[in-house]
Amino acid sequence: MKFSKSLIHTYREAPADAEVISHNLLVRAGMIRKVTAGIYEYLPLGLKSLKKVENIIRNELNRAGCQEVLLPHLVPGELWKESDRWAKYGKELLRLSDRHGREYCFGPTHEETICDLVRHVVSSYKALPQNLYQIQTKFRDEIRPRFGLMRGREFLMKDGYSFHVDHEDLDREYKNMFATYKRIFERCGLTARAVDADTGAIGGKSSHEFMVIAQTGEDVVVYCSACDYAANLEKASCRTANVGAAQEISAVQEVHTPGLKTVDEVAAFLKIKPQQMIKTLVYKADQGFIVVCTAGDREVSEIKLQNIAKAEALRLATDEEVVSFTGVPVGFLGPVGLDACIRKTALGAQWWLVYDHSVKGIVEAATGANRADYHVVHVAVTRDLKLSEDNLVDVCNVIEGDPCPHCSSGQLKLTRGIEVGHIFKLGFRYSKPMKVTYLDNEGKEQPVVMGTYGIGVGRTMAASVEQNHDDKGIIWPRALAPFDVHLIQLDHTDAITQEAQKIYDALWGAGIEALWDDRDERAGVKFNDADLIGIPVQVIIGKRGLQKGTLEYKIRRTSQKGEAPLLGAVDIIAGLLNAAA
RNA sequence: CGGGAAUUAGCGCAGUCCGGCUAGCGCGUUCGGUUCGGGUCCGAAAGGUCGCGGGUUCAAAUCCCGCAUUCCCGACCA
Repeated sequence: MKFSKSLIHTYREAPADAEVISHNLLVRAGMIRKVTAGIYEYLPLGLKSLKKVENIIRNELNRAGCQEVLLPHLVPGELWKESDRWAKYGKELLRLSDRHGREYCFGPTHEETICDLVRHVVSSYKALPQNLYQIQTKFRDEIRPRFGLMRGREFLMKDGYSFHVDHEDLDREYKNMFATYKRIFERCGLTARAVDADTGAIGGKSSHEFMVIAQTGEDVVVYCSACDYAANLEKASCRTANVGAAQEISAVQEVHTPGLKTVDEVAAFLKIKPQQMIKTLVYKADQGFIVVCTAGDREVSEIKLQNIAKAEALRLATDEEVVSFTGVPVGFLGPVGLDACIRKTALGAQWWLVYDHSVKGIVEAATGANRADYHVVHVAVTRDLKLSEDNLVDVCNVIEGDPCPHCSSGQLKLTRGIEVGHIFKLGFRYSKPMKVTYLDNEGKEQPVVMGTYGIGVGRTMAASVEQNHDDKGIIWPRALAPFDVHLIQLDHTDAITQEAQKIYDALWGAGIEALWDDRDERAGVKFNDADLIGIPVQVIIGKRGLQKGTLEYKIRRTSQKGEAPLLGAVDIIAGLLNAAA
């Protein structure tokens, strides 16, 4: 492609709304353009990179035995009603109706559609297993689209679904996909880490997310300093504290703490550490109130609590609810004697109490006295609280430095990551309600066991930019680069144009995709555009080199420069490309 | 869902408080010249429903009301 004929327009200034580097650079390099919130156009340069990601995915999946299909964007509402997601999915689901008033949604994911396909086509165990995928534009009406391609509303996704006769076969395929995903991200030039993940609203059993480690990531990744344990913060656990050593503790005693409500205020007043406090929170779940006690330095994970409570909806109780439920104002609640307070005020209310594991490690605690403006000290956890197997749970987010749950020496570290892929064992979540069944070898009808596997294609491209850039622009890994070589022609004599044309033809002839900057621009403009766009190897042809019969090259990533004779230059460039990949 | 801010040329912004006549600047674009190995310099030009609707006024980008869109922050840890 000749630059002068191409639809490439670069910008010197950052777009006003770009908060992350990938958004900034992809727009400035003329690869994408925002049309409206969370919706982007891919320009020729951007589409080339997007297609490269797509083709790596396609190639690896096909090799792993998957088959590509293409499902419709619009899904009839009835299918979503069969799985009950029509009611559950909420406002993220874009719903629309046609001229007859029939309801549809723009598919944000396609479990229902694929189930409908498979149940019509597959009827025997002999036709299983199947692993079907598609690469298609999705729409999710995010509350807050942001970060360019990282959290768009319209986005390109690879979504795959597998169907099996039993869980063993699903396990086998899950491992197959796990390995395939690792290869895909490796081939994209990304450092991705597989982490244990919460299965969330889609339902199902085990699940791994593939995270690209990047400061701008929206997810928190927990990993061990010593072993290969890694998990999403929502899922991460730590080795639980040992019960504190027994020691003499004086009797529980009330302390006047007027107006001191927060852990930090009370801890400072009592001259103790926050982790020696017991924090008491009241949640309102669909089934009733849940009182959660944790060490003062911990944060409750609402996701963990929701899973423990098996609650559909969960929120912190309001101040008013807390008072009418316990009779104690917010800020002065504690586990000691709480039961009696509640019995006085809320006869018949459904409620239960859980302790986070972190409470177990406190020997002598301070906490609310269940009386306005008072706290209690000298609470001996083993003496004054009724901890048991049933009420001790893992309900807090881990914090930096917690002991690893898998090995004895490691400490947990926290970092941020971009979720580029996600694999899930779904089990019967969709196959049962949607009646996706097969006849087994005894002629008995059985539900299929399902798995689901996703990759954010555009997000993978953005993640690559997050991981590969410098202050001049993007540094594409060769696998994702829109072109392999950026041929920069500096002078415009006939002789040089002819040489450039020769090199250009020879590159393409050797299977090397070249962008030829033939514009009548100053050298600086071209160099800067080349660095911004980030093609891995720049080849410079100008009168300076031509006199010597050479051209120059620059490796974008290392800025390493060199010269090569015009004759045989293509071989040298091919070698550079392979080395720079 | 709550709070804040913004909306003026393709992009980035000034002008709005304190209303005033041809609405500016930088980048980009077009034309002419100059220069030519890291975003040359000079000159000329094109390009605007000042987000939309209503109101106040002799006069509105500017003041008032409504709406839309966009961006940011927050969503309660007792």
